[in-house]
Amino acid sequence: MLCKGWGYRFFVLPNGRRQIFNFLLPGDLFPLTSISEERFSFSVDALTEVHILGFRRAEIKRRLALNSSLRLKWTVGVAREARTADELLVVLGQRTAEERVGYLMLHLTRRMSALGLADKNRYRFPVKQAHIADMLGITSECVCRMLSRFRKRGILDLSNGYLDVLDFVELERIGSPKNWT
Amino acid sequence: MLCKGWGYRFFVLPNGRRQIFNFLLPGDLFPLTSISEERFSFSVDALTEVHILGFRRAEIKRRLALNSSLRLKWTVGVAREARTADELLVVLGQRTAEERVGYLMLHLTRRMSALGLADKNRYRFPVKQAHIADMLGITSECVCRMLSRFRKRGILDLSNGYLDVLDFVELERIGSPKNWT
DNA sequence: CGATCGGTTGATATGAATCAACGTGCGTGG
DNA sequence: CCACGCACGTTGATTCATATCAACCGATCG
Repeated sequence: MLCKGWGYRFFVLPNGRRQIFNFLLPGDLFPLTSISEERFSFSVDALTEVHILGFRRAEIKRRLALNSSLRLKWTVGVAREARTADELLVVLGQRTAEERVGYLMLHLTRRMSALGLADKNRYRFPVKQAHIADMLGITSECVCRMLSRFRKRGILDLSNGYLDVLDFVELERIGSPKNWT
Repeated sequence: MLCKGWGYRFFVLPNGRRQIFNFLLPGDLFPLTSISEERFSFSVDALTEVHILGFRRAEIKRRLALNSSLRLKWTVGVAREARTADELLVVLGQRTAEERVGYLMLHLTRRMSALGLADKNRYRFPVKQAHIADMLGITSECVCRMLSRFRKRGILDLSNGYLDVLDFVELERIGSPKNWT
């Protein structure tokens, strides 16, 4: 479990390309679903200094077996994770570069706000353009162009390791197809 | 639970575009993860005549709480589903149209074989090119071109509602980046 | 002080989308 | 029983979004 800092979960293809599945924020138990697997089929890396808490698979399983309210939480978490994955699939399958970047920024901003880690929609943003690109299936140059487009339009500003969302409503318009989920 | 026939799980965006998340084959309990949700965030449709078995959420939950071996099966299923979703994310994020189509054909062929529903890599294939396109994030015209490319190369033949994999090894080369999973 | 990393920008290339037309089989209604 | 419409697949021409390639900048660091 990630207690402090940022991380990401990803997979590297033999050809060197990398797909990032999600970013890990404080409180994330990385892949909830993997407690039943001996070996992970993905890698995890840190973007900042992190604090983590390790649990033994057996221990988690034991507690889940005994504690039904914990089990409920776990189930809910698994469902949320599945929904997020579906959302990313929609983004990768159906949306343009601009919308992809908008989606990710919106998604992260919402999560950070929910965690109380954002100060008026401004927060520490240790993610590099290359990471954004590798999550969204576009190149880092393209990410750069989209970000400067957003900056020019006064929607958000990403610089010096901080993201500042200036026009949240507009970001929602771009990044969250009205009737999702 | 789908007992007989083919189905698919998908989401339709406000603009009419559709993202298909996966195809449902006999034995599939559609989204395992959704037992904890009141409302589904996706739709399901049939591709053929189907037989389905309905379960009440409460009933499933009750059984899962009591029966630990059932719970194990469920957990394993959830993990498998998550891995499949990750795989599709990699495909959508990092691969070309040809590889996408190759991946899907390979994936379905493996599943059908495992279910004993394929006869020497030939099986009923009720999926239209439009469905393939909507799952892989490409257009149906593009799917058509890729399929005829495969046909010309003697890798597979999809016609009259049947898929015939003629060169499984080559299909694996195209559709399964050597060191996945 | 040079090297490296991340970001930026411009020119060009390209894979896939789009648009358009046509074919074929099939079901349905006249 | 034929004719029409419709769903699906196919193919070609053109366009367009994004990749690729290349150069450069500023900050940081050893």
